Amino acid sequence: MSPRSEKQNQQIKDERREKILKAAIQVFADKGYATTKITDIAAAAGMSHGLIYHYFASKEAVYAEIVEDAVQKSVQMSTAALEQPGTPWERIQLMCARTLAGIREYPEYYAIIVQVLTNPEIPLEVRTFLREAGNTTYLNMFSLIREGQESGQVVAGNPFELTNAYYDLIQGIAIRNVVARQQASSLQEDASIQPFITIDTVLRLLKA
Amino acid sequence: MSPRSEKQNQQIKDERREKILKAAIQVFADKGYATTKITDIAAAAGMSHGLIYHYFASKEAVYAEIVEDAVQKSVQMSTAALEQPGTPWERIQLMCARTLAGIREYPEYYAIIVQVLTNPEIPLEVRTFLREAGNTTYLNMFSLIREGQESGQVVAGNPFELTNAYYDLIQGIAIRNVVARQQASSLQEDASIQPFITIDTVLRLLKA
DNA sequence: GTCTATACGTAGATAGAC
DNA sequence: GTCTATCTACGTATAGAC
Repeated sequence: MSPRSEKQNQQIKDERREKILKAAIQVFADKGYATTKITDIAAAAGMSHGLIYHYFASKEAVYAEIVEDAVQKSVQMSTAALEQPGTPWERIQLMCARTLAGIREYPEYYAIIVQVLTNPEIPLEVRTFLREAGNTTYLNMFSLIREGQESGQVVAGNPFELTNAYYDLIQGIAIRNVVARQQASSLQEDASIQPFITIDTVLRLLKA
Repeated sequence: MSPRSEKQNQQIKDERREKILKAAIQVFADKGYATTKITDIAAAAGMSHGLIYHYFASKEAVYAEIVEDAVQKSVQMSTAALEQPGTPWERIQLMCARTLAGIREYPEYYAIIVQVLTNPEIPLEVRTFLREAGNTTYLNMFSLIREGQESGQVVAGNPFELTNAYYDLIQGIAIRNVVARQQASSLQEDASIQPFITIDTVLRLLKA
């Protein structure tokens, strides 16, 4: 075992993990957690099911890592928008725009996040992890809304209720997108036909 | 077998079916479809698991019947609101009020409907059934929104987008309510603390 | 009508060959 | 590192006793 082969092995290992994760995202998004079999992931990744256990301790471990990645992306985006210059309303617009873009660009991630939130079948550790992480994003938006109310750009009212309503709508949009995608894939149709909700429509909830 | 005992048997049979369904609603709403075992339902209903199969052909059959009941309730409400007298806006308010009330009063039903919509794990027959039925409700709201636009009470814009946004928000509210309920039950807390979204907030999406 | 015991299939995870 | 064969557990559904 020279240092070199050691290094190469590590590289192979990393590549394999990536390959497994990438395949798993698609399969989990399509079929859900409980219905997805390890053999499904193995088939999508082009390897035997035994090999998965060489890289991950369990099916749950694979899923947990995917959720962590998705959450990380989302938190980063939210925090970045908060620290941007501009009026509260401009930053609200920015955050909304990025979120809607994210829903369109990474529908698999959102499909999985929706599953975790709505599905009692997901392991409890994964669910609580997501909820706590989601809290950061929630509070970021809450701050912006309060600022916006002080500057008169956001409608008056209970800021918690407004934040809830905003995220409820976002979540609903994400779900519709996921469902439309599922139907399109099962019917071989085009998912982009139905009108996507625009930023203006979403922000009518908040606008003064 | 006299006619009388025949009739009594039928009554017992109906009662048992009801008891199973009632227990199953709770368990399915709490644990999801795949995670719920027949023995869980049997335990909740206070009978042996073998007996379930005396009244239902399969686990899926139990679930399907629950979904049918939930859908029926929802369609009835929606259609009734459509046929009410009054301006389009008044009828929109009515439908919105009833929907929000339904979410609060029958959270288990909504929990299950959300599961069916978002969860690829649910049997395909059940999912397509719900989608088709949901279409009726969707079109009812769509009609009202178009009418409201003509009379100038509803904001201008693509009526499909507005209808989508409305239902996206409703669905998001239902999910938040369900999740809050789950958390409350697992933490022994009170689910009613967080502010419930009001009709006015929802209808700001549509108001001219 | 109701229960208990059991058959059957399946899926997660491991062991051992190459 | 990778695969195939296998162990083990569990859950649906059925059969048969009461």
